Amino acid sequence: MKRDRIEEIAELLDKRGRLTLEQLDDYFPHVSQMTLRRDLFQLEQEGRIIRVRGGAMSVKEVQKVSGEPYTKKTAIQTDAKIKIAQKAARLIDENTSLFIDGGTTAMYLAKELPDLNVHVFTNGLAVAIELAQKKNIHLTILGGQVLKDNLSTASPVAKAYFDNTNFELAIISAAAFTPENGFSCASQIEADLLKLTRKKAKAMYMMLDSSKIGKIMPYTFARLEDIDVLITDDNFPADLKDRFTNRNIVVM
Amino acid sequence: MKRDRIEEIAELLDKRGRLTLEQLDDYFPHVSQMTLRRDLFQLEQEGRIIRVRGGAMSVKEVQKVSGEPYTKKTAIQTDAKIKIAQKAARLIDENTSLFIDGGTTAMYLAKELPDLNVHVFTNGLAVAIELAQKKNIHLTILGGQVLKDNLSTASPVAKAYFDNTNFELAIISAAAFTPENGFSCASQIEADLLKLTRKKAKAMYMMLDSSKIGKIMPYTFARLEDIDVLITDDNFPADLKDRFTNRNIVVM
DNA sequence: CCTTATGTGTAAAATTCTAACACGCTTTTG
DNA sequence: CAAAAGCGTGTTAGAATTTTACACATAAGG
Repeated sequence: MKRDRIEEIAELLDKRGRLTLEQLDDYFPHVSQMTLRRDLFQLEQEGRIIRVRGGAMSVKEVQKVSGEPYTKKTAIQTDAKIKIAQKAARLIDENTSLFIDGGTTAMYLAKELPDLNVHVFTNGLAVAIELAQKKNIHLTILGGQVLKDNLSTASPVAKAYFDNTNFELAIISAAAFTPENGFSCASQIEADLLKLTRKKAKAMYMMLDSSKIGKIMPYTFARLEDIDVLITDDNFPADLKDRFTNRNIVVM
Repeated sequence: MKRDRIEEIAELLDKRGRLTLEQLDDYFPHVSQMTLRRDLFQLEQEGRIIRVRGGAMSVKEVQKVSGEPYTKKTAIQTDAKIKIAQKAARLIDENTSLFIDGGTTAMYLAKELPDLNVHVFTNGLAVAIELAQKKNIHLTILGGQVLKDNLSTASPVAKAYFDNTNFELAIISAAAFTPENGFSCASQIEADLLKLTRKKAKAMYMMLDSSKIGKIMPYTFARLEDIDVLITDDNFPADLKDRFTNRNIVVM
């Protein structure tokens, strides 16, 4: 009973990296904060988490020097991204083949993805590390120069990989979106890759948290009508939503 | 002034692991707690420490607490591998281009490698993650299917990358070695990659801890005489050492 | 049936953290 | 050169979190 809850908390923390007590309380509404505190204390004793003011963070998360500095990660729009990732994860069926990009949202998707028998292609180091933990997932990473700021790879040669591979679905995210300029990102080479992805994939799902709306980055890689499903958060403007649904694009 | 103090705090924390604000105040009696708080906040932003109630702890300390992703493999011969990695790291000059493989020893090499202006190619996810932390290192990862057991990539297409790239030096490790069967590893595709590497590189350094000696794995990728430098530990048999030095191979 | 141990909840007390403003000093600007 | 702006710092009150202490319920054991 108690142990179950503690383990569940530990799992949750491993997934999320860091949670506040309030967030924990939302997950476990039937016990008091004090109990959760005691659980956290125990987990700290076991060396599995670190209690920080306001809540706790997973030791594993810290040990993974990787990903990004957890500070950044926890900073912006984390909750929205996790929710989007959860929605996206539910859309993935067994025995499919899909592409996932290398962004932050994609990393959350990788965390949320159940350990199904699917084949995943990605250009994200952080995504790859997450997925490599899951036994049933076949994983292929695209090679190329590693961009330090977002731990994704980019290479003109990536095309060579795509020649021999097929995937039904591409789930990607964009750094910016406006109806006029479409989906854009910061790097030319990444934009090229994503364009290519668009061609190869039968369907394209876009993960876009609402903070990206109205921003413009240098390189557009897809227009509004190029995508099949838009996965976003609750703050997505209703008028914009119509512009997608009018073109038979599912917004969720 | 401010920066100096912050760096001093960071060092102190790396040494002590964890300090309370009061302890910090003892070290820096001439500034107020508020200033120290602000310093800690800054260090947290930089991802170097974690603020906990009462004070802060060093990220490095947390990372030490227990093993990395693959504790099991890392467990065996760790010390020897680290020493070998340290030796290898000292052999790397600035402004060179080199290949590092994806093995466990290579991961330690990645950790030990100073942050020089070098260009590194690797097929190891773990190696890539380590190196991505270092600002001055240009990093390229080879794509391909990710082998879950050792987090390295392998792909027939990797060749395509090599066509456009050059490196002077390859530093690799082997899973097994006998004088008769040479250096071998467990995967065909990895062996192919390493053979290719041998051709591209002007020089080849082999990291081999002595526990690998006498073992044979399915796929040989290099013979005794194919390497230029052998980096090993103190338990390396003297008679075997002669067989290398007789062929002008440096053993260290 | 009583005793003990364990898990939990509640609320007050203690501690720590944050926010806000003020001050002195340096740098920039007109 | 003086005014303005920026930076680093100190002080304080107030906010938030954590700890402590005690109460209660339940289950196990004698």
